[in-house]
Amino acid sequence: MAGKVQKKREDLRAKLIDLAEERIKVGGISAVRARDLAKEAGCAVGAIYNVFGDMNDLVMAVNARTFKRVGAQVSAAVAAEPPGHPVKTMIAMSHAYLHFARDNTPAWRTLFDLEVSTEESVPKWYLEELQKVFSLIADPLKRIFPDMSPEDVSLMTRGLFSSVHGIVLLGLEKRISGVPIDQLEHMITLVFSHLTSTPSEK
Amino acid sequence: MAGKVQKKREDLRAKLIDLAEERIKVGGISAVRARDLAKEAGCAVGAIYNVFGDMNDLVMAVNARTFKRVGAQVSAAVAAEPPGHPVKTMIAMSHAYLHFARDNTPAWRTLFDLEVSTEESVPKWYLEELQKVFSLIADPLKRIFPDMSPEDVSLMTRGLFSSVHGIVLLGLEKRISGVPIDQLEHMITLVFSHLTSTPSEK
DNA sequence: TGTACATCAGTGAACGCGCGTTCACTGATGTAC
DNA sequence: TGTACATCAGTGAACGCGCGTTCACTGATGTAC
Repeated sequence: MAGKVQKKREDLRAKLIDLAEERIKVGGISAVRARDLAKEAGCAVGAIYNVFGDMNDLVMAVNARTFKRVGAQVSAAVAAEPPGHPVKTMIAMSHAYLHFARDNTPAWRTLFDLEVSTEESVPKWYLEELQKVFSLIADPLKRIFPDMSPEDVSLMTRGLFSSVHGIVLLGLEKRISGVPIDQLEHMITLVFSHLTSTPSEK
Repeated sequence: MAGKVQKKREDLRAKLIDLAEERIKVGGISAVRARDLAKEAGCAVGAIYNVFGDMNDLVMAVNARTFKRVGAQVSAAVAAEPPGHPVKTMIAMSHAYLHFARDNTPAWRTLFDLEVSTEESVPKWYLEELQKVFSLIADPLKRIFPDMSPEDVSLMTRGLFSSVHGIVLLGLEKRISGVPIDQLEHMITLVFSHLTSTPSEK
């Protein structure tokens, strides 16, 4: 039947990802420990290595989920926004990102805790998901700056994403920004609302 | 004389900071190891704990230096810019920050690798130095937006700092931004020249 | 200047902790006939 | 259906590594008289 073994294998895999996700949601990457996970999953430590090459692979699997959740939340924000106000749309997206990060801080941080070491091996799903987010940004951007060259749109897309990321990142660490979290929304709005206006416009 | 002991103590302290700085410049925080450092300084591991409470204190001492270096480089960029073009000044500052991060990546990263755990105990020098950077930004900002309320200037100052930080941070990780480092300058220029233009200006 | 004593920096082996990963072994599942 | 054998998931004690921190001890420096 070639099924029972494979089934169990897949079950274990799914269970491990679930448990790891739960742990990451609460305590971030450092809360994922082979021994604890095995105990919780009711298997031996070694079994993990039958299903994942590496603890890192497991974390990556959770990150894939987290990444999709961010994307979904930001997409939803875009969908909820009436079209025709691209600046408002971008602000709404940024707020959605902020809210996700605020509500899922450890999981969100884990997204960026990955091995930077291995220069290669950026997984396919990662690039795809990132591309989705980028096109979500590029879309309203093109409407705001219809005459901008595609190269500049691409650069600015990434630049704006990074900007929002930076605001959220430092904003969530009191140590640095010193800004109460409820003012971060306003901060983003403030920074972005000046985007509307280009010297050539109006 | 009360001097020989104290002198040695200060010498050791200075030597340890120098050595740790050298290591951090090359390999970041993980390159600072008590044993290695002691060996290099020609003292015992325990001696480090006579001078610093903690390895963390030592890293903080290095960070104080790094922080001052960033501040100096950004200040220099401001000084080199002719007055009267506040947007250009801000772009120049951002570029200076980018260059510092690019040329001092491990040391710059270490600045943000600190214990976030201890909610308190943000050292005085840290806040002071950060304040300097902020006022460096707020200054041209006020000239661009003369009618902005002080609260909003303060928020936007921090927001813009965070934005630049985000662009630099993600920009230096190929994995995420996918932007060649030589285009980062242009990216910053692009983002800033639009973020800071207002309808009232020309 | 000299002697006795006190202090405290300096020493480094040892402690303690946390953890990922391996590997020789076992036992359940699948396959061949 | 039954038996013999093969495969490979599952096991978990043990390995290995890295490291910060401690602590009983020593010896140089400082102080008191």
